[in-house]
Amino acid sequence: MSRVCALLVLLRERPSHGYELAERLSSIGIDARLGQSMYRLLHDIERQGLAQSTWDLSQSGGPPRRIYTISEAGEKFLAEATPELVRQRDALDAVLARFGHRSAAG
Amino acid sequence: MSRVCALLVLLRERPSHGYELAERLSSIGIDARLGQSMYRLLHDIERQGLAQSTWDLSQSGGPPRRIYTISEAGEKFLAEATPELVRQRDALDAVLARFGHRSAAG
DNA sequence: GCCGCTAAATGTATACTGCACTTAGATGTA
DNA sequence: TACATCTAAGTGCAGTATACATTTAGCGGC
Repeated sequence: MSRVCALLVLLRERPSHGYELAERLSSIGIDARLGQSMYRLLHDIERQGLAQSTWDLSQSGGPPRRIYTISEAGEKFLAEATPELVRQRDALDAVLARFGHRSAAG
Repeated sequence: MSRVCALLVLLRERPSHGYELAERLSSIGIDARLGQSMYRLLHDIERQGLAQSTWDLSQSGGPPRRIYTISEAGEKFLAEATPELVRQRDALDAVLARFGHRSAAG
């Protein structure tokens, strides 16, 4: 679920295609291995109506790209999922804190 | 993996049994639904040598409890898993920050 | 005997993930 | 022409994780 949200957050910033999303994700520190599962995840996201895709045949060089754009439902999903993400982050913080690891909140 | 770590962190504080671990987890905000998967997870942890268990037949009232104690290997596992947990926490933070959500670090 | 609480365990179905592999357009080069 | 390389998307499969429901069982109270 947090991976779906990660993708939606990026799509919320701007429409993007799978290959680029993989790069953007790894640049913000999210496991690059997600790359391989990316396309399947994007298909799921579209099937659930959280985003729409169109083929971009216009760019020069390389094969066509499938550009994903977040939908209203995607925005809504993201907003509703936020408390759960916060909970997950706080749970990780709690575990790390109990193990004596200083959190970012110091 | 983070769930295994959550359990190990609690066991590191003191030996505990499944039912109690479920309560302790939900008290620090970790999904109570973990409760149902708890026993299987604890079996896995023991099978991997990260903890040992003994039956506690002494307590008055109620059925016997299986008390888990963290092992050396468990401590080591936890120490080695910490960077990954930190990475996961930071990834969640990054996603939340991009969605405009203030992190605990403010 | 029956109910409710504690405690552990199992059964089953589905979702997630990782890893490897395949397809295919565009470009460069020997 | 043949071949290699980069970009981009997609598929197959095996293993793991997760959720949800159900089962077994000791003990105490009514």
